Amino acid sequence: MTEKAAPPRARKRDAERSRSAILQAALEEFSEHGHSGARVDRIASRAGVSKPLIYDYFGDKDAIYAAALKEAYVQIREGEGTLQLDMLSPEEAVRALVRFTMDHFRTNPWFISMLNTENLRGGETIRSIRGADEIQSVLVERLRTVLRRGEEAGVFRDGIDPVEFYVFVASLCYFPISNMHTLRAVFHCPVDGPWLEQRAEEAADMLLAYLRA
Amino acid sequence: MTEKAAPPRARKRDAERSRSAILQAALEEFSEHGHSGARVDRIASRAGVSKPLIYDYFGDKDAIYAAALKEAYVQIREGEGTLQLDMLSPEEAVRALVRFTMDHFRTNPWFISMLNTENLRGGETIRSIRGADEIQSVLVERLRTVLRRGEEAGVFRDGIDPVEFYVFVASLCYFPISNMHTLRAVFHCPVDGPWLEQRAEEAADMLLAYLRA
Amino acid sequence: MTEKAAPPRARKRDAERSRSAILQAALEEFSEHGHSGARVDRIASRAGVSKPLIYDYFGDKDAIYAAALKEAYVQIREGEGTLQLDMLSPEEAVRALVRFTMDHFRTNPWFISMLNTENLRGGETIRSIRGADEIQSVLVERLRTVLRRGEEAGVFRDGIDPVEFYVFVASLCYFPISNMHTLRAVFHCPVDGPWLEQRAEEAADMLLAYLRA
Amino acid sequence: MTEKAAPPRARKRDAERSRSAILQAALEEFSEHGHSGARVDRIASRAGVSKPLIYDYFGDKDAIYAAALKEAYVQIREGEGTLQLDMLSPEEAVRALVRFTMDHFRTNPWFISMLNTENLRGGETIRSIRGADEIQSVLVERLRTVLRRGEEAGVFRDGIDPVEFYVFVASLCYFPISNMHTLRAVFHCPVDGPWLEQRAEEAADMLLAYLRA
DNA sequence: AATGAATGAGTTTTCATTCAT
DNA sequence: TATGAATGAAAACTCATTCAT
Repeated sequence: MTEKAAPPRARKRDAERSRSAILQAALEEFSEHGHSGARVDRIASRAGVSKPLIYDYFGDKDAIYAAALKEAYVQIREGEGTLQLDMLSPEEAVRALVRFTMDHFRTNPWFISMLNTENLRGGETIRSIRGADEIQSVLVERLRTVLRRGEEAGVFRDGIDPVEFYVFVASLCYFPISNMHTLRAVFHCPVDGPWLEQRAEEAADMLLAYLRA
Repeated sequence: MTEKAAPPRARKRDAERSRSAILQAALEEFSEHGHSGARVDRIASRAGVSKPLIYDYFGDKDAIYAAALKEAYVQIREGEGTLQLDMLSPEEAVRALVRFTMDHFRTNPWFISMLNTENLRGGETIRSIRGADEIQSVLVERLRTVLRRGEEAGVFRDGIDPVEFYVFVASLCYFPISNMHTLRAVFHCPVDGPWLEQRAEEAADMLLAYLRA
Repeated sequence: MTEKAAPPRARKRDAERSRSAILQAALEEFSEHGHSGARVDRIASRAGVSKPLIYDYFGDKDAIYAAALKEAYVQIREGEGTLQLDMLSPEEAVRALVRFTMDHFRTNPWFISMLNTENLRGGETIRSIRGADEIQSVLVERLRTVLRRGEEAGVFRDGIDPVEFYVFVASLCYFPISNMHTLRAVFHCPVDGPWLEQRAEEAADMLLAYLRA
Repeated sequence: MTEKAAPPRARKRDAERSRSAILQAALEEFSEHGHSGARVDRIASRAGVSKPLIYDYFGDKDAIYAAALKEAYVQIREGEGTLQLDMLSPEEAVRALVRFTMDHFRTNPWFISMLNTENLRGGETIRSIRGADEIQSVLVERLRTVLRRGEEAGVFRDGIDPVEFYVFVASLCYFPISNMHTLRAVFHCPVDGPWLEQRAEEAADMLLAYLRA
């Protein structure tokens, strides 16, 4: 391998590295400050690149935002791939799903912040992303299987729509994390890891009671 | 209903009127655009006053925001006063609470937007509002009574904490409204009045199943 | 004296009191903040009156400034009336004049600040004050007498112009007070009462050496 | 005199040039209008740059002011380097110093205006400039030498502090220039080049009479 | 004689975006 | 591929001044 052969690839690699550094920086910046509060300067310095490079790669602030929003979904969906429900009983699978979701939301705070930001903006951007529905949670599909298995085993009632059930799961895991600051200030909720784990167990109890035949 | 005894107020040069017009305008502006996206100019023209008047009354943009956030809580708490749960059975009372909460959130969209905005900002402002915990929902107290009545009647199990139960109620009502835009785009949820009402019924079913002894 | 009889006079007195309170407040404000730095709001609150009253009495900010500048001269000239030089020997009279001037400047800091402010503005206002030259220091006249007495007594040389000599006196007393802050910071001069008194004695020595035949 | 070795600089996109253009423009603006009266807009157009560039380089208006104040000292001190006193007799050296100081103040009007402005502000800024005492006049050191030479030659008395003597010199040169507008209006002093030169000669006479053994 | 309420016209400051290399 | 230098447009905030009573 001569020294000459490397540069083109290194160049390529650098470009890709810059691009993903920007994306990650944008994700952090937008999730910490919202759409209007985010600063292109800060994205640049977080990413360790110059501002013009960002404009070169993405176009304008809205385009960076759109890319960061999509990235938030990509990252969270990637994480979901790790959850295995097949070997668990339907009831244990539901409980595992709830635990996983709560933990996943808590350890990936960008996701919740980005969703909050986007909904605050009226969904303007997600609506304009082609194929937004393809980033639907894989969990919904797995959940569909779990529900059918439970139904077939006679432990869950039938007629439960997996999307709507997933909305329940998400609701119960999203809100206490998304609203942690106001819950702390107004209700003195001790929002932290253990408290959220406890919430997850209770939520699972509730969801299972609801599913029970 | 008697007329207020006060003399017919002039429309102009009425400090009280100006102040509350600004507050309402600020509430709308901040909830539509978030903290950084809000424009003092727009608050002024929405309120029908000049910008300097706003600065005179409130100080700076952050102070306007703080006042608007508090106002959001005040308004939502005022609305809660109308819900009567005493004459209903414990089970019906829980169902009524859920229906009311969903409807209340839906018809007072400023509240959810302001909470989202504030949580996105890390709760910086709510933390600095003295007596923030005094704006706790009156619903929690009413719920406490309902839970005790149900427990005494043997229909609810004991040991349910009213705050934590209220967090479940709020979670289930908040999320589908707060996240309506992403739910529509990603899961094709038909988020509208009827769908939300249906969600409320299902949520009530679930909560009751959880409470059942 | 009936109660009815009083009001007109009280009114009159109040108006005058208001006017002079405003003038004094303006003098303080302009001398502390300069022409552009002065705030009409602060003049109003210092004077304990409302802003419209100030505009009623004086017209606009420049007019207030002009009145304050004139007032500065009036006040300093009033103080000068107390200095008696007739009973002193010519040499003692010169020394007394220097001591008095230094002390007078130090204890009437508004005067120096107003002069500084006005000169910074290019003298725009003093030039437009009719009869500005009538507020010339009475000290110049008294000094003229002292110089003549000294000359006649053979202790001072002749041909000393009282105005130009007064400029020397003023220079030596003005500068260390006017520039006290930069002298402290740059030359570490311990500018305070005793130091200034010492400067006055040295200045008097110097001026007398210059006058000596 | 050789040409500077540097390559011909471009007129645009030269940070060093922009920075110093801003500094010079700020010096002019602040000395003509004082701290509050100065306008960042005008500094920008005087310097031929845009406003944001100024904020980029300096931070805020106060920081520009501080930089301009320091620049005023730097420029005046640079000018002082040209005065040679070593080859003159002690008496001629004192006279030369006075002539030079008067002329230097007159031909560098920014300096006096900046000092006046800063003292009007209570020295707030000079106090916060680190190492403000390092911009002490080099003249004080040269004067120290002159005084010692005079003393050794038996023509000056001993015990004269160079700083305090320099304060006399500065006083006598500063005041008639700093206060030229009020002196003209109130005392009809014909303040101009020749008059000031005459004042310098008289001041030198006085200072020498004071120094004489 | 007096003032609380209100504002037009600035002024400072910020920020997304582009230029020139 | 990359960036230091620069800016137009707009945002927050201020202040002398006037209105209406």
